[in-house]
Amino acid sequence: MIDLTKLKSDEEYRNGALAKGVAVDVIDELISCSVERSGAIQETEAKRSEANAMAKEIGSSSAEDRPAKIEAASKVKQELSQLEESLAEVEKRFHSLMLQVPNPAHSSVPHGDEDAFRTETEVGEQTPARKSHGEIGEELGLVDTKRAVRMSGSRFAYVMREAARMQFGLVQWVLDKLDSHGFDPVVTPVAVREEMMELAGFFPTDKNQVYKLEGDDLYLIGTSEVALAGLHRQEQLSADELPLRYAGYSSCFRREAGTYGKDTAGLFRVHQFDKVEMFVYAHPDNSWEELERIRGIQEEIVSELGLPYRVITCASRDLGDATSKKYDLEAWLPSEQRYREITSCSNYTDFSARRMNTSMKTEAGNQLVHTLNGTACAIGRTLLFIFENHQNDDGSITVPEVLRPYCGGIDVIRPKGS
RNA sequence: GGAGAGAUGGCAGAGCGGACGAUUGCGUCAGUCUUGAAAACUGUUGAGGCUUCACGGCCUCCGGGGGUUCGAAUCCCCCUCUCUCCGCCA
Repeated sequence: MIDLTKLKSDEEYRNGALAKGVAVDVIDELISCSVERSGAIQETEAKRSEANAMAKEIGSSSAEDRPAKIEAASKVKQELSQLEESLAEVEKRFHSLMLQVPNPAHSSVPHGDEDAFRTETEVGEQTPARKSHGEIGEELGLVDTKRAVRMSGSRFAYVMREAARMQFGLVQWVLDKLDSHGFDPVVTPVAVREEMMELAGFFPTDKNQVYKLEGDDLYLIGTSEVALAGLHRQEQLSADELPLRYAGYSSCFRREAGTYGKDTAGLFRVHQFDKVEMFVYAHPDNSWEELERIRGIQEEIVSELGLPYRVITCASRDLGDATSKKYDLEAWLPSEQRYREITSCSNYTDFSARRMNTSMKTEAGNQLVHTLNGTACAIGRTLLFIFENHQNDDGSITVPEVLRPYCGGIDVIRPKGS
């Protein structure tokens, strides 16, 4: 949810919202509706106060006075119900307008559609085209999608042998790295209630991307962000314990509706994958530094794995509702000769915290915290970038040095039996 | 999965239709006493919102949502969660 006070008074904030593509009319309507709402609340509460006072008086009046007083109170109560009804109508309108206004884009975000992104940095040499990770994965017996299809349908995979070792190696390595940056590891629930999905901002927009558990009113998370965002719901944190940094590990489930025919081979886009996610509850004064810090960690991870990459700042209309600014880190994918997203990080400022009601105590009263999130390592995707960028002429794959101690010392993955 | 019990302020725990936003104890904070501390005593102590220059006033909140009533922590319905016993299980 947006900050209404700021929307009314802060020009830059308002422009940031407009940059995301909301109509001016919606903002103006919201503001006028909010005025109407305050009036209706005051009117209703005054009437309620009257009704309360009358009811209280009845308790202490004599038996003969009661009937007349009860009748008078009934009348006031009726008036109250009418006011309540019209208030409910205004509230409803107000909330639907509130939902239509996204978190304003930060002033440093380039305006425009998806392709209006800004490249921040480009690191490493672009690896020449070779076998796709799908081919090489099947050849080396690391990934089996054919049998997975038979078992579960398309977009599922068996990750096997050295790749399975690397999966756990990556997780361990990343958790160690994040530990040194002050992140506490958390294994989150993967199934959550509908309410959580709404509060985390995934419903209703992404409802068709989410698996529902039949019979239990639970949904499988598409990212541990959902579970981490809810960790401090309705809590007042103290300013000096911030920032709280979490490294969430979970399996993630995505229906990938509407992506028919896209990235069908291999591990790039699958229904189920494991991911280590960074999630930070930050002091509002520091959240932008925190975003840079997260981006720095992401660059560190990708560099140490020896992957060529670039970082882009996403354009305003490419941002989700909650996001004020987002960096995508895109690694080089040799088989497609282009950069593809490997991680991303966002600052939600107070947008999500307002909905979750996560605040901190200060002398000036309660203040909402800022929340940020970023991928530390999406395992499947990271593996495939490693496969493609580190494949050798003889068809083998060199394991990045940093990972070797975490994978039982495997340095090169060779075809079975060679 | 079966059977039962419960959810009230930081915690414990009363209240079962009108003087209850809530007895009391512990804890908190302040004071008295003390060289200081402890003990004892006295007082203090929930949250959110609206309004006011301010003093203050008002509204909402007793797990969540609905209902009955002039009036609900208290009565009725639905939901969620917790605990105990049995079963099952990693």
